[in-house]
Amino acid sequence: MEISCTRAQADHQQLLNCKNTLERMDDNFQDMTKLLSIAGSEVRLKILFLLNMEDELCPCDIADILEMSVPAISQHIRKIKDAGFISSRRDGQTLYYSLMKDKTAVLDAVFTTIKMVKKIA
Amino acid sequence: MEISCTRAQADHQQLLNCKNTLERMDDNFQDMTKLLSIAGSEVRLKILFLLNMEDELCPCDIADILEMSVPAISQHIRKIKDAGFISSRRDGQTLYYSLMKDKTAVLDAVFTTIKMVKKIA
DNA sequence: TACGTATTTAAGCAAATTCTTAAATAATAG
DNA sequence: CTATTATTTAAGAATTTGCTTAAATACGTA
Repeated sequence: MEISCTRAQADHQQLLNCKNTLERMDDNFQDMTKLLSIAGSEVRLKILFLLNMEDELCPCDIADILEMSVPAISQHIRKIKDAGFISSRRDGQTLYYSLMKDKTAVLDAVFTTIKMVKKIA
Repeated sequence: MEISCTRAQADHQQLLNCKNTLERMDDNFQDMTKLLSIAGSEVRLKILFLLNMEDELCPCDIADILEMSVPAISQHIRKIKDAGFISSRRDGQTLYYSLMKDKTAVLDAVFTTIKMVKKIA
């Protein structure tokens, strides 16, 4: 745990405390980074938003709404699913995806903010 | 605004409503994506968290805490600064960076969640 | 002025991302 | 079984990301 910053004003105790705090929360940072990196793409943020709003949608619906190819959407869905933030239900040939709301609860503030459409341009 | 999903059960009105909703909020999605893509990197999330906790830090401090090279940190800082989420103050040779809390308020829930360290491993 | 420190910038490279097109799976209907 | 529809998977290419090393800039001090 060596500290190398050589600034005269550097508060080495502060830096050590920061290191300890981050180390203690390392798993939390990794989990949160996984969610934020998934949500940090405009396409995927819209997919998450749509699933939050509509409960469930199939890849074809999402491709239509976002005006993108079905394989492109499917690959985004796969990424979100692999990360554990959505689940699927099959009805015949159609797969319906829905949000795991307990694992994405921290995005509620994000969705709320997005919905606050600016009145003044 | 044509809808092409050919599923028998497809609710074309629902899909049109979704398209309209997203279109109306397009700027909000872009702004939010900017913030989430910045925060969706473990290094940058830690930088934002540290600045939220410590008010201000210099690149050298952050490099020390995260055990990374100064140029690597500097380039992350530049990205966060270009996006408008931090500001800087110079004191001699040292640049202190601090969070624009009004522009990152939506991350408060993120920081709170990170701080809720799991008790049971 | 010259030197040391704090920081940024630039160049270069490996790895990751995100799309496209084409092929493979899965389920249903005739 | 064959054809059609819904979806996924794979391969490939263009772009972006994130580091490293080295050079440039900014400031303070002897």
